[in-house]
Amino acid sequence: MRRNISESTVRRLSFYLRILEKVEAVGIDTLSSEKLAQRTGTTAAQVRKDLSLFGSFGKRGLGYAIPQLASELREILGLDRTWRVALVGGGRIGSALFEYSGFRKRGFEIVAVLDADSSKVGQRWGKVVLSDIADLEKVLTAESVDIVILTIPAESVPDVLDRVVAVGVRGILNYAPVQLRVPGDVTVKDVNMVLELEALSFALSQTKGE
Amino acid sequence: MRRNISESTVRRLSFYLRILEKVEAVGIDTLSSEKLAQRTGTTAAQVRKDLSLFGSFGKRGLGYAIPQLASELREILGLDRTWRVALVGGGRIGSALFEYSGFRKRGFEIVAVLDADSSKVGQRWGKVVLSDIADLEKVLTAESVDIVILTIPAESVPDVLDRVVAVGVRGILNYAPVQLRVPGDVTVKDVNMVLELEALSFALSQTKGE
DNA sequence: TCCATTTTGTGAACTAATTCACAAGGGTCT
DNA sequence: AGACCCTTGTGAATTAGTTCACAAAATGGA
Repeated sequence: MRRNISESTVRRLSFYLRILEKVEAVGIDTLSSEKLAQRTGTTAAQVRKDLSLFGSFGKRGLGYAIPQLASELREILGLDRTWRVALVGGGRIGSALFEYSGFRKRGFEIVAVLDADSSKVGQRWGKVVLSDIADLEKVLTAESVDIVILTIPAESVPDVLDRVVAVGVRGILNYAPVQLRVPGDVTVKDVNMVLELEALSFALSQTKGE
Repeated sequence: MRRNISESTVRRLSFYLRILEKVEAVGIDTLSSEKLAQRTGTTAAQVRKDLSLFGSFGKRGLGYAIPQLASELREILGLDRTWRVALVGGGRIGSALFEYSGFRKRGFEIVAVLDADSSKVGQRWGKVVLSDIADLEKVLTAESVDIVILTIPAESVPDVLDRVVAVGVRGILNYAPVQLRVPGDVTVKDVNMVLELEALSFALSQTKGE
């Protein structure tokens, strides 16, 4: 049933869930596709289409029961569990991500931080002690890591990536500005902080010219 | 000529430019769409289609002249100039972004940092002195800011956003997890650090179940 | 010069994603 | 119960994006 779900659909499901949780807190218990669409910047038809890919969660004439739909979405998105995350790279980006509370709130728990700089190894970050990247295999296995966030320099990526994949990690969030080559059963999401600014730059240049 | 350029196309143009600059450094002076496609994870036809939206930059039988194409792409993307950027919000994310060198390399110069916390106002970050967010209009105008990066808490967004737009800024990079409502001539790009992890979570949950 | 080879630029074909539009179900009021 | 709203779920139509496929350059070698 769940084939060919587009990235855009998944992104919107996340938005829906976020709004549902916000609205639930206010005490409303039902929401129409129209309302949900308004709050997430899409159309009612799109909301219904997205949800219909996974089942029939609404009541005609009424809308969607908020707690139920939220729970369905959490299950669909795999957010009904805790994901064990390792941060590989303890530099500026790494430490900002570590301190960012939004991950934990959604069930992504950073259980290990690794760095190549031996002067950093042994530092305590909250509950986590920084490990040497040389011990990557040991740490990822011992901590049962599901997802790795790569915030290392581009030149270290190929070696580290191979080792991460070899140890069985199948989800990678990549902050390094390189094209990652991985086996088919490994999922990579790239985050590129400059890319969005470049898209802005493009948009601003376009409108200015006309 | 430049109507209806999709977001995917713009993203790929950025990739192309990145590869061209990397390859240029090595001393190669020409590149085929096939090679460019391999290095950016797309197809040769896609590369040619993307470029053809803006003109004919290649030579049949030969490929694309690297410095020329790079220069064209910089112009298309608006990267043939410096963009003056203000960081609104000097918390963890804000300071990580400030210290990230990738922005400056691409011509995005952070010329102001604003924060609501009066104990932070007056701090020196490199060449920049933190301003009070109360002086937002004054600072953005004085510094001729083109683009604002919002790294403030969700609840402060509506007020700050209105003021940013009112002062004439037309490009906004938003790190706050809220849907921004802006006039049509203002471009907003949302960056959501949790979203990508959620997409990973979805992908991992899917494959695991089958 | 002519032939073989390479690679672009681009209509046409195809595939994916979004929007339309409406029957069917569910609720409420009288 | 019947009339009247609402709102879902979903095929069909539309729009957007990608891939195919090939004529039209451009080069190099005989």
